[in-house]
Amino acid sequence: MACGHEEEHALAAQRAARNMPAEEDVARVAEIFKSISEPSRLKILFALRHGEMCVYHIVEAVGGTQSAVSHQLRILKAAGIVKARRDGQTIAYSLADEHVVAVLELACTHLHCKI
Amino acid sequence: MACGHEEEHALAAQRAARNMPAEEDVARVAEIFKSISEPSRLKILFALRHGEMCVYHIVEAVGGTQSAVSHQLRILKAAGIVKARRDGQTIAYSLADEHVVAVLELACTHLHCKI
DNA sequence: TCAATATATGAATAACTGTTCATATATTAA
DNA sequence: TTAATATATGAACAGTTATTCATATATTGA
Repeated sequence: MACGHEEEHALAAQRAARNMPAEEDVARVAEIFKSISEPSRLKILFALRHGEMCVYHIVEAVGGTQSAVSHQLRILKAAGIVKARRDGQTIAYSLADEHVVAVLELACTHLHCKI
Repeated sequence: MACGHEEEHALAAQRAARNMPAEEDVARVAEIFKSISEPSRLKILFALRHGEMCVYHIVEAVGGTQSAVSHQLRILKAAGIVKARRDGQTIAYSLADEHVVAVLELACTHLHCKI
């Protein structure tokens, strides 16, 4: 049970338990990351870095079927990662805010890969 | 097919397609986010913000069984999110680098929630 | 109103994933 | 070496999810 570092580790564990976010907040953060953790959805985000696009053009940029892309866009929109704007017959999608790009770039920095 | 914004959107789509990262790189980034997109694993990360801890204390801080926590630690370690260091009979886990906390905080900024 | 275009969506299936249970490995103390 | 403690792991099951297919909704132009 004890690990020999009672003094340091036990204190950290107590602080951690005391400061653990509520289940609900953890779930919200998890949803954010889950929404950007699928290759098909990540590609959509990489594409939207280059500007607002309608679904047809997103499909052109990332590949796959219109239906699959539409399903993924719904998930990204529900998570607040992208926003949609009707523009006549089409719907233009774009990244919700600058944090999205920042998170992507931070992950790539972590990986030591340039995207 | 055309969406009325051929000029702007088509250009963005072309740039997006041309600059789309390789499948392999997309998969690596996806793995990073997937590893931190599960509530049980997120709790471990929130806990480790307070310092290095052995498995027993992580279990104490986040709840659940030792087996489940161990499985999750393996996933986090494989993704390069946490690192492990044997210390006698126990194994001390800690966050891999400062980027981990930065990504978490950025996500929370996005959510307008303080953790 | 009708036809055409753009996007969304429900259902079904296949693949994936988290947890549990039982057990294995590794380290330390006796 | 043996017992005790700490951690890891394989298998199985349950729950989740991405994609496909077919179809529905919404907008525009004639």
